[in-house]
Amino acid sequence: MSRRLQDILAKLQERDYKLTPQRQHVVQVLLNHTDKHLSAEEVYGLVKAKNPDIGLATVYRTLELLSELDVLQKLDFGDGRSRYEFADETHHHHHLICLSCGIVEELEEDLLEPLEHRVAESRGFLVTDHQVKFYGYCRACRQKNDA
Amino acid sequence: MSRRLQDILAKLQERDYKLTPQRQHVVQVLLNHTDKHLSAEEVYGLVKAKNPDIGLATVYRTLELLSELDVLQKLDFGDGRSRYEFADETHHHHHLICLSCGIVEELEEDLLEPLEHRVAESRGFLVTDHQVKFYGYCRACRQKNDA
DNA sequence: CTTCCTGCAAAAGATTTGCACACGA
DNA sequence: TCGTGTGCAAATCTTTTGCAGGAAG
Repeated sequence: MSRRLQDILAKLQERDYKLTPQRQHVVQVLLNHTDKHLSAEEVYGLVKAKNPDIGLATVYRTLELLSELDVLQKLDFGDGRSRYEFADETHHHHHLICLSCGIVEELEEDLLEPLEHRVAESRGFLVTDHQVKFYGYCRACRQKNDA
Repeated sequence: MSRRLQDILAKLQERDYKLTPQRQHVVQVLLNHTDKHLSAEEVYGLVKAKNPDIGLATVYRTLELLSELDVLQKLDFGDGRSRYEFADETHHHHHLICLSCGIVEELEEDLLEPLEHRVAESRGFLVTDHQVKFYGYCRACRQKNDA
């Protein structure tokens, strides 16, 4: 069992949630696809491939639980379903969403901190998190159309 | 009929869309609530109060059409339904979403341009739009809890 | 007239919930 | 054991769609 998986399961135990096989399978699938932004249905399909007895509702309940525990972050890319990625409290990243092919790239940047402080001062609004999405056209689509 | 309404209806005509009363009523309701971020259901309720014969599907179709024409921008605040505001090509603003009471405040800022250029250069990704959401706690909620 | 629009009702798709049973701690 | 967790199916909620009738240009 991987280090990361153990960490997450420990986080569940801390709060008196049980370490059921279903929860482990969901986490494992997410760990195997950290490069993607899986939807509930996709997680369900991947878990089911190896463990056919899991129910879709359980997947939803697990993803919801992990989001509440800040293990996952629930994302919305405007395609009508929620997607999930591991939350990383120390390092925010943002998303580049291609309007042509729909691919979602990640962008490592964190220059919003000064802005967050300014917002706190001028508005009294305490920022605890932010989400940034850039829409546009990815390199591949641009080359295809320029050609 | 207000200037703004005329402009929008003209934009429809330009592209050979008909100026039906239903479309006018939807736009009028949005103009009367520029301070809010109305959902389709809310627009429907407001239009129906004065013009009971409109259908919900028509409201959805009109909001969709206006979004395609860049008259409106479709927003997602994570509450499970889409919300709409007038699009302003020249001046982006972002949203402060309170995790406690759910209120959405607006923030006038546009310091993402330099970042957009950097993304274009380093990734070949042409940014045409962006959306920024800050999550946290608004002044009112903070005072309520500090007290 | 003729094509675009509309209202209604049904369909579709994602997520949630009720409930009886199963199983971790 | 015993309360939490699960699977299944039904319910819910938002949004979309098919279709027959209606109206704008």
